[in-house]
Amino acid sequence: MSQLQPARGTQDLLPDEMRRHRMVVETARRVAERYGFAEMATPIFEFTEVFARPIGETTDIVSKEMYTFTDRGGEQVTLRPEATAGIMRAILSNGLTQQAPLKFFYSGPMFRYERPQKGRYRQFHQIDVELVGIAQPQADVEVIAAGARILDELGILSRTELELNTLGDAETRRKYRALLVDYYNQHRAALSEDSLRRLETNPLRILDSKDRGDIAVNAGAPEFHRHLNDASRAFFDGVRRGLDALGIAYKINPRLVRGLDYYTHTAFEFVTRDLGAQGTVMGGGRYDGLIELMGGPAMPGVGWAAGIERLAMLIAEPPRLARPIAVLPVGEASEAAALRLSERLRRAGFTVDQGYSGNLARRLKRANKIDARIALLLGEDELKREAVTVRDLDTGEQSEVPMAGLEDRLARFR
RNA sequence: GCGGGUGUAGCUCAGUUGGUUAGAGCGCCAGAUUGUGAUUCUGGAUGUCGUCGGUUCGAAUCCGAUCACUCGCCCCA
Repeated sequence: MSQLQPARGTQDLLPDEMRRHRMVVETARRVAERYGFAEMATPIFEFTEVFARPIGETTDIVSKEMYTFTDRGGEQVTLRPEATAGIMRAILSNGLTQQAPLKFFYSGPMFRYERPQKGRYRQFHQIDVELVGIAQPQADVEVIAAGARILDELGILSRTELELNTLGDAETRRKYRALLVDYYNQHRAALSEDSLRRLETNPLRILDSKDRGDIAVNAGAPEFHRHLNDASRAFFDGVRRGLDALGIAYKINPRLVRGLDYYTHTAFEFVTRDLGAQGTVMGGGRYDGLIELMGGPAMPGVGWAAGIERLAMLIAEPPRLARPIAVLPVGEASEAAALRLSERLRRAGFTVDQGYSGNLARRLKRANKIDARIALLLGEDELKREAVTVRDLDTGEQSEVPMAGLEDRLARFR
């Protein structure tokens, strides 16, 4: 039995669920292209180094969540846990750094080895947008605006809230981090076990702790916005002015800290209360040092990723696909003619399903089940008269229509 | 990785203090109707009670382990 189950944290996407995924991806692709993001794709696995260094050795993703293995050639490879690092590698591999700005849209599966929950899987799917080569806050604004537009066209923008923060430039972040470490070291006794660990790995994370003791300690912690240097403050103001100008509502969340090491300046998340513990539906920010860290030129970038499963859980039932026409041969003599008729209609752009077997009642029943709009009955009588019987499956009305010019008579069912 | 909850038919679920042939609704199949579905009526099949082991004369029911799902923590999309 266990062998017949999908591996933990993976799932089959049966047609109903797949339709929801498709609606998410197709909406995102359409909107992203309106903003000038071109779709691209990278391999599903890369050399482990591509992810390990930029994401950060101490992050959970690298230290315990990567699907890493040695292939038959002895290479260390990893199933990608996120999209950005692979896209940056592709930019460098293909010498695209000369062509900035680069604007990419991406969608596909990601892999993280962690305990599954609602909205969290070991194989999950993301849509992703990256804008590389623009150092100005307008890039951040455009990226966030594209995200908001996608959520809006999916009909769920009103169920989310945009949280915004800045991590400052590298200098600001380094100095603030040192201040925080000093402060927390003076209050070690009051910190939770998790936060003592965070103090070593990612002290900014302590600010977002849900532990009561930590919350009390955080009340007295140095506040980040007081330690922003002028350049970082000016940048953040620019992002806010841009969002204000577009009428995009946001809430400043000083405790919003992105997990991956490469983020600078802008950090943001669209969050919802409707998904339990996995409230983040779309998250991203600016990563000005990333490409240099990977061995390329100094080149700024900003982007986001959104979880398709999480978005799919929020959207309303997607519209049904085109209702098919059922072509039903009556008796063996008309089977070949029915096949030809189906092909002819498909060539003309109709969605057509054939009745496969059984008597007419059985085939009509099946036509009903696949939600066919009309059935075309083709028996010896019709063959003789070079016509088909068109039966409306919603109303039960039927009439005989000549084969010649049938496409025009059926136009409204295309 | 840590803690809580739940596993009975394809689906949603009932199943008494441990008791003999484990049930309902929906869905599925067949017939009423061999050229007319969706409605109606009649009949039918659902199953390793998640799995393995233990206690017992007897286990869906009690105990243990394990697997899966689920909720929370960690972290993230």
